[in-house]
Amino acid sequence: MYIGKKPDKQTKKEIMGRHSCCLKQKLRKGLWSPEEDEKLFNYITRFGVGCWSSVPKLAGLQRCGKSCRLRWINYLRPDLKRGMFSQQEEDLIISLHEVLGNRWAQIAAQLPGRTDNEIKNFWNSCLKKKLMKQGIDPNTHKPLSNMEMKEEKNCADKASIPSFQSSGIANSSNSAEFEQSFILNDSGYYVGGELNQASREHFLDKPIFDSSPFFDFQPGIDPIPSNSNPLLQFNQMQSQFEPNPNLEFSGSFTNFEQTDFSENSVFMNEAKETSSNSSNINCHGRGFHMTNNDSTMLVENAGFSWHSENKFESLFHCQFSGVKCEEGLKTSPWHEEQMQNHNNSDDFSSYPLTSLSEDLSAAYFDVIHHI
DNA sequence: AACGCGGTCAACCGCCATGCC
DNA sequence: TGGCATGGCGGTTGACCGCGT
Repeated sequence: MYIGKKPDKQTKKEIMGRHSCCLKQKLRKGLWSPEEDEKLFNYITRFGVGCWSSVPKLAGLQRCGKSCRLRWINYLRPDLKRGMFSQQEEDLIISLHEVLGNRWAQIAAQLPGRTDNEIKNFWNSCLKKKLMKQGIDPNTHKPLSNMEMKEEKNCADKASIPSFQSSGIANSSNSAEFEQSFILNDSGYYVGGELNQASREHFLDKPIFDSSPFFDFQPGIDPIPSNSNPLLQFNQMQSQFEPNPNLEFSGSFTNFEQTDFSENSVFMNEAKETSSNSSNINCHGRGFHMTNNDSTMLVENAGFSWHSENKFESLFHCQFSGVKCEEGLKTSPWHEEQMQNHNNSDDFSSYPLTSLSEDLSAAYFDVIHHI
């Protein structure tokens, strides 16, 4: 049932806060009637979205353009998904909120068919309480009982955190000072952790990664269109590439620490977690740790970068400073060549970008042979 | 049946960024 | 360069609804 707000409840504040377009004439407020919806829907489907300020007049509505825009985006848009949030969506929202905070529009961009308003409401009315019940602070995503300690620690840490922007890559010697980690569950979603401010800003400024060009050529792969995070996508993609049957890329990254989302790059350093079950990729030391039943190797100082054009293949451009196995450093001919070409092994920027699907996969073969 | 209360969610408010003149 | 119009977004409000008493 559509009932408008009581007109006598308009306050001075309300009138002052209105856009100029709304002050020019007496405009309707409150809930939309089915007739209004029909008018707006017919107009937009016929003429498309253009200048919202002219929509009310052209569509024959006594509403301001803003109101029309909102009604279209939040309710009338044909691609909207209706109904309850799935468990997967719920997990994704929590994970994204952990990274993005209250940036509902950005979160909504990862959930096709969901609006920022819808997600915001869902968060405020449901997820927040759910997390609280689990003893997790919905703002920090950290255990409530440790909050005071964490806050104190954070204050101390802030003073000693170097700038990722200026250094280009995180300084692993300061790893203990960064209270940040990424935890990805088996679905590839973040389930915990926090970025520092510099990384967060870098990450948030990155354009949305469009996975569709890749999936167009990968029949049978679930595109998971909501997942636009490069790290998550790499986590998913690794399972698609199996350059060597002895080393399956089927594990998940876990518990990243000091993960740097610098300019078009993801560097993984100082990861804590190592769980060497069969066929796994984990973070370990400075880089990531790949294991299978027979062998273990550590790719040191691994970094992943992608181009601003958001092309999928560029996601797999990797940088290496060396490859280690449990017995010590072992390098493939390819790596030896790269390391000879680049004397300073700590200088990531000097290492060549290589496509995983081509040269890099060959490098993996070489590494595996050495192990 | 009436009332109170809490949850949900559509819609609005207010601010900011951007583009145009 | 400054002012204005507009779009976009996060925060907030308030109507509605269901449930318990």
